[in-house]
Amino acid sequence: MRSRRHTIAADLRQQITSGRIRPSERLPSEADLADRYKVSTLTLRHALAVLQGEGLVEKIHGKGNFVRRPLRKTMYVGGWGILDPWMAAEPVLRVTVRSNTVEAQAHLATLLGVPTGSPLAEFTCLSYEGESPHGLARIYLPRDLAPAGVLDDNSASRQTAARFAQLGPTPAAVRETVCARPPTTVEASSLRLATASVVLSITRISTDSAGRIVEAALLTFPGDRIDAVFTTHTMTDERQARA
Amino acid sequence: MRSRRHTIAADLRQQITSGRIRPSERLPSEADLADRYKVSTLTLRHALAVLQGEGLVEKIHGKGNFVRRPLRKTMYVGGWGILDPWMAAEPVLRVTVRSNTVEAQAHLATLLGVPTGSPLAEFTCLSYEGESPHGLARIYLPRDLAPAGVLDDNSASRQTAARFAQLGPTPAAVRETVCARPPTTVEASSLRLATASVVLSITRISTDSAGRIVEAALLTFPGDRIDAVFTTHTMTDERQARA
DNA sequence: CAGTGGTCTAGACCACGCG
DNA sequence: GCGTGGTCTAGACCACTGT
Repeated sequence: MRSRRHTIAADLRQQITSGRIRPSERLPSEADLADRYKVSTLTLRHALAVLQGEGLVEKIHGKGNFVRRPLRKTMYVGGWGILDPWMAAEPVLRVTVRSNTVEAQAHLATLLGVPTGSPLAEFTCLSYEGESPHGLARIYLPRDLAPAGVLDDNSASRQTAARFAQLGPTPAAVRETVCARPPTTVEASSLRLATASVVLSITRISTDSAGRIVEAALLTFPGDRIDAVFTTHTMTDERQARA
Repeated sequence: MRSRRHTIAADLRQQITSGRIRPSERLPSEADLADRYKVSTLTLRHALAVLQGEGLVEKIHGKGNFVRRPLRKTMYVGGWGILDPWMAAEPVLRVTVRSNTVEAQAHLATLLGVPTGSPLAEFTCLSYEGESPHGLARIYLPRDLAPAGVLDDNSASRQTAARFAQLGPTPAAVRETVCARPPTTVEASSLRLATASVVLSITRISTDSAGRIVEAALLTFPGDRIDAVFTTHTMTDERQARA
């Protein structure tokens, strides 16, 4: 016999996948569900944690548990940083951008190759697909390279940020480091993920033709919502085919 | 004030990273620790769960909590498929290769662009770092493209396979799709991972100058053991890997 | 304010590993 | 059998979200 959390999770999962409870719909409160299944609230919370780990349920503190939209894997295209939901046919991504100035701590200073304490322009971008958080980007530029307009929340920079594209000068080279890991607590709460879930993390370093680092971007996506694609052409004379 | 689980986790983390508790050493029992920190066992377990998520602690039912060996992150360099442990200074990877012929099922047939049922040469490579499995590769080639020598277990092909490099003809283009997810049951047992852990999965498709697909490789690595790096030079619209 | 999820307690009982 | 971690309970109190 499986544990109660799993039998409860299985029952709820069935109700979700069969469409008895619809996407973005709220589940009954944890107290109600615990009562219905005749378990303690803690056990019920564990059952929900299972579904959360599967990406079926999203918890929002103070509001409730919600059924996530069925998966729509989007594509991150390497070297461009363009987030491309279904070939951009549907501009469903809404983005919030917060900008401010921070001092470079050890990690960021190393990434950007600047002295610790240097002033950096920081852009925190959170994209939503409908109501669900879809991606988190933290973009850092040396303060003096940040274009003036970008520091205001004008629509142009929002458009740019919406694609998590370069904010600084056009770079000559981009180096992307990809890793798979659980989310940090900040990422988990921003993206409404369980701490035991999986994220795809991309650290993108852009350099100009002189080799100076002009931008560092820390991109985080729920693992079940993204594929990252990188294309390499070993012949130099060939034009890249994107499709 | 942070939650107790986090303050406890921070304290234990400090003891581990400072070396006060050494790798592979057992922590005091959860009951003892709960007693020492004056919290309930559940809270203490939550604290350990934090460290578990960070890869610092490993739980073994009936035995205890153990400090994990510090990570040795290796590098996967995109576009070449070279697995590069510490710049190849230390050839610590041991590899087993199994080759046979299979018929293309739906998924593989789509990947390789061949009819379902086509004969494929399959290479299953499992690399070890010491005793620990380090990576799993399943490489598929159209049967007629597999070089004769590769089908035997000679040392040359083993060297090649050890780096999970191309086995077929040198390709003109490589397309790598990266995703983060929990391991399949096969992967979990091959790599000795928990089913709740994280793997980085790379699907590598190589095409020749005529656009024909000459190889498909399914690469899987434990998420906490690998970083994948991709470099793009925008001037030539081309991606290249630099050492 | 009421309703929701988040953390925590003190204790019970179960399942695993090993002598 | 004994010590370990794993699951569960019933209830308390805190923190966030809306009215």
